[in-house]
Amino acid sequence: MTVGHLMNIGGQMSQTQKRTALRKGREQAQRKGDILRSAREVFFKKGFLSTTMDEIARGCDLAKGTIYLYFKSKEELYISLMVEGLGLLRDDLNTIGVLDLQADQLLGEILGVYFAFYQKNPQYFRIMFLSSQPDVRERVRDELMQECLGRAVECMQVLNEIIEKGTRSGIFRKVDSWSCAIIVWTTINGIITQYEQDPFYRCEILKVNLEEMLRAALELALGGLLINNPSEQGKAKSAS
Amino acid sequence: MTVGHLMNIGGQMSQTQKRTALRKGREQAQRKGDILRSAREVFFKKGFLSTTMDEIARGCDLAKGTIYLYFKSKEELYISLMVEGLGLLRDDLNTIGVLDLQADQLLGEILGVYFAFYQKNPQYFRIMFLSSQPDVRERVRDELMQECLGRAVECMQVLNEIIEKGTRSGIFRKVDSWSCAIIVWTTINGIITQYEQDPFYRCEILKVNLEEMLRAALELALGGLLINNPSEQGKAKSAS
Amino acid sequence: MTVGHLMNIGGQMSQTQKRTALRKGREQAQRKGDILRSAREVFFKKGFLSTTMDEIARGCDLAKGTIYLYFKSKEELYISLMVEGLGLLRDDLNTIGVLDLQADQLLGEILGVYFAFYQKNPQYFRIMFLSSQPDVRERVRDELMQECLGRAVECMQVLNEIIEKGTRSGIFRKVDSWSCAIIVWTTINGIITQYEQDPFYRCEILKVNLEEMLRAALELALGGLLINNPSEQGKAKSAS
Amino acid sequence: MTVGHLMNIGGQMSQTQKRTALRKGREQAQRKGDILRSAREVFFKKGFLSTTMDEIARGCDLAKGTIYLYFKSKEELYISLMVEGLGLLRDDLNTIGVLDLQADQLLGEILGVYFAFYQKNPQYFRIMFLSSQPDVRERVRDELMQECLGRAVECMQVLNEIIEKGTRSGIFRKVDSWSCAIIVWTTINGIITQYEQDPFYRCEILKVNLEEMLRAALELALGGLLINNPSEQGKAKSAS
DNA sequence: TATGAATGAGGATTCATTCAT
DNA sequence: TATGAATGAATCCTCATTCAT
Repeated sequence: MTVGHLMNIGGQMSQTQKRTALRKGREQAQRKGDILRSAREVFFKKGFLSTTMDEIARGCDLAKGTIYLYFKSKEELYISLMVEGLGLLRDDLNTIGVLDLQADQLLGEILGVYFAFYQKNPQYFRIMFLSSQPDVRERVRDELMQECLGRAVECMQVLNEIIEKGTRSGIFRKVDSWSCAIIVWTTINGIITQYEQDPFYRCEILKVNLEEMLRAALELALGGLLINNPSEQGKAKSAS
Repeated sequence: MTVGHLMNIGGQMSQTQKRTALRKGREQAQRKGDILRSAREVFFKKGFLSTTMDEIARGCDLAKGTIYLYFKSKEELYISLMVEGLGLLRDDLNTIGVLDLQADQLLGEILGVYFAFYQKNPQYFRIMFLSSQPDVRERVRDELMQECLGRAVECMQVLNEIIEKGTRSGIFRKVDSWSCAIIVWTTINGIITQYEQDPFYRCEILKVNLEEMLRAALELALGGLLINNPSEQGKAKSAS
Repeated sequence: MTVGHLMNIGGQMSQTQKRTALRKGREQAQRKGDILRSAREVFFKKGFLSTTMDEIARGCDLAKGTIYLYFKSKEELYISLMVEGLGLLRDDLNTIGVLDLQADQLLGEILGVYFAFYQKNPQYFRIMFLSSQPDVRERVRDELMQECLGRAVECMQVLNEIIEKGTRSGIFRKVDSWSCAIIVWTTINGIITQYEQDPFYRCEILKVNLEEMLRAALELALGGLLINNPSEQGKAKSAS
Repeated sequence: MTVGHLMNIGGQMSQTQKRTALRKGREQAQRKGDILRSAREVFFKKGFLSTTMDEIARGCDLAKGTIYLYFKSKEELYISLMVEGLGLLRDDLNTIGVLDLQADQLLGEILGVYFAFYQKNPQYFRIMFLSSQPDVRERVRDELMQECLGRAVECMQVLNEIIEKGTRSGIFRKVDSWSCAIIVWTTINGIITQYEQDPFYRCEILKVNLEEMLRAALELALGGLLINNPSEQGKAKSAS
């Protein structure tokens, strides 16, 4: 053993420590991801009530107790999935902002992205219902609920910017863009939620399909937003 | 024993039976009503998960077992409240049909009724979320789910008729009235649902209030439905 | 590498080792003390069942695993507090032995010390209850239980010496001093234990206060021990 | 079928109902007794911590849930055993009151009964330790703790009456009988508790046996209570 | 029909202890 | 030696549902 060797060791240690710390961080994150994935699978399949922590634990090859190191309760795990879903949606919506299109076309694109997201992840919408149950609410820290809200706001922000853009460019009437964004967001969400709610609605009676319904809602909204002009008749036709 | 004896008995019984049957029917209905009332109180206050059959039983002074004579499961009891709510809403909506107004004004009235109903019974909207949970679904007979759907259809029927009337009277464009009714129903419902969902949404960020939001959505919808005419500009102003 | 090198190293190490060993010893003792202090705080506040190793670890800024390097189990940690308490009591009692007083006065002093100790550390008495639970006992090494007993014996030894002194000096009757010490010890201990046991006893019903009760018990005991008057013969008979 | 028959039936029903009610009462009581018996067996053998509700349930051939119909928690079940023990002791003590003996002799008898009780049921004394743990306390209704206290007071009442009798008959000095009863009760209890506490104490070091110890304590107490000779004045001064 | 005692599977959560680093 | 993440058995308790009366 030489001093150099020792120093090397010292050097290596520092490197090792750094690596260790990094790995720990990565492992933590991955562990959390593993749990979320497993939770997603089970909650999506079984719903909240019938899902057991045992099953989630089995699904990610961890001990049940380990889950509680990462999530305070079954409810928090559930709400975390909601946060996850809103994050994914936000990311998808953000891909629109950069496109070089007119505001009204951007809204159309938004709808496309939204609808595509729904088709990829219909279950995320089902998840959102439970958060309003008072008994669930009680068992989730405010902090987490706030995060949830923050994600939703980020989504609405995308809409907000498009409406502002339309207003600036003169194709939208001067409206309170933020109120308008909320209305659009709520409406889209509400329609999907309602639609998703019930297979009966969806399959047997409501022969209108979801995409059409959303498009129609958008047309109506655009009808309200757009500054009417000679092209009005053309639009009217497509809005049937 | 003779046939006459039997018939005599039969005759006597028939009166008694009739009375008994009537009383039974009345008692049954009332019993069922008592249970529903108690369930309503508890479910509204505690949510689905935290409500216990014991508490419901206590609330209607019946034995727990008795409830199961009238409702197959906790879930059926819960969904029955949804049926109840839709029935009440339908009744309220039906008070509109008879008014002698233009179709567009009728839609405005509908919204008023709807909103008033929501304000009286906000909890009914919260109830509806859970029905989409697969584990709840599994424990409710199709028959009951159908009843639920039927009530919703009856509500939409009111909208349908108004739209048809508007189309007939020439103030609405020729649209598929049924599709349109569904869109309006879904949108209104969706918005309220979404709004009701979350105190956060309601109180802190979404400074738009619900009634405004619904009115705006209706304006947009009317914008799409109404046959444009010189009065368009006037309408545009009010739709801001 | 040469032997000299090794020896050199050995020599250097020996100094270092000595220092290290000393420091280690000191650190070890302090570590153990830290843990005990934290355990004391938590156990005293929460009781045995509700105390968690996590909380103790947090209280002494050590990792949970580290505690297990110093104490084999939660139970040993608990019993160690009992040992600690008996050690403190023994030390207090030992301050009496040196006083130049009559045996009967010494016993009075003992009582004062004892009572003062109880008032300073009432919680130590509460701790002692659990040691009799078979499930606790099973999880503590005999060695530690013996240490516990040893401390108690040291306490009784103080009593024993006083009684022997009294016998030698002729003011106490000739009794088996050791038996007598045990009786006194057990009685005092028992009374305090019983008193400490239950807030109900203490506050509402038993209006006799503890010190009075102990004094009375001592008077009784002294009545039995003292040779004080002509009536001695009569009493001696009955006091077997 | 005759009217008489029907009336008979009516009569029988009332009888049946009476019988049913009685049987229900008896069954309830027995059920509760069954549970207590099983709990006694398990708690006595294993201690509080290692006892599981499952094991208790198995021991009385009832479902776990059933136990909770009769006892609110594991802790209440445990404390109920304490109540039971005090009740048994009280009953034993009450057999003394009727004897036609002098007060001092009665106290001797009391001790005999007490000691016999301890020998029959040493485990009841071990049970009493846990009640002072704050975490146990928290989980027991005040009502039950009061019942516990009430039983203890009933026991002390026996002592109280004996002392009063002794005072009345002139063989005891005029003391506050209730205070005195409490001291005697606490002392006896304390000694046994202390003795029972620890097999080590009992077996290896403390060669004094329990009965001797109790007798000695009683002698001392009697020494303090009895007015027995001319030297009384002298003693009275020191025993104040 | 009404009861409500009994059920017992099932659940979430805890926490003393271990062990790889 | 110190760590603290992971463990997973163990625990108490709940509560929808049943069924004998």
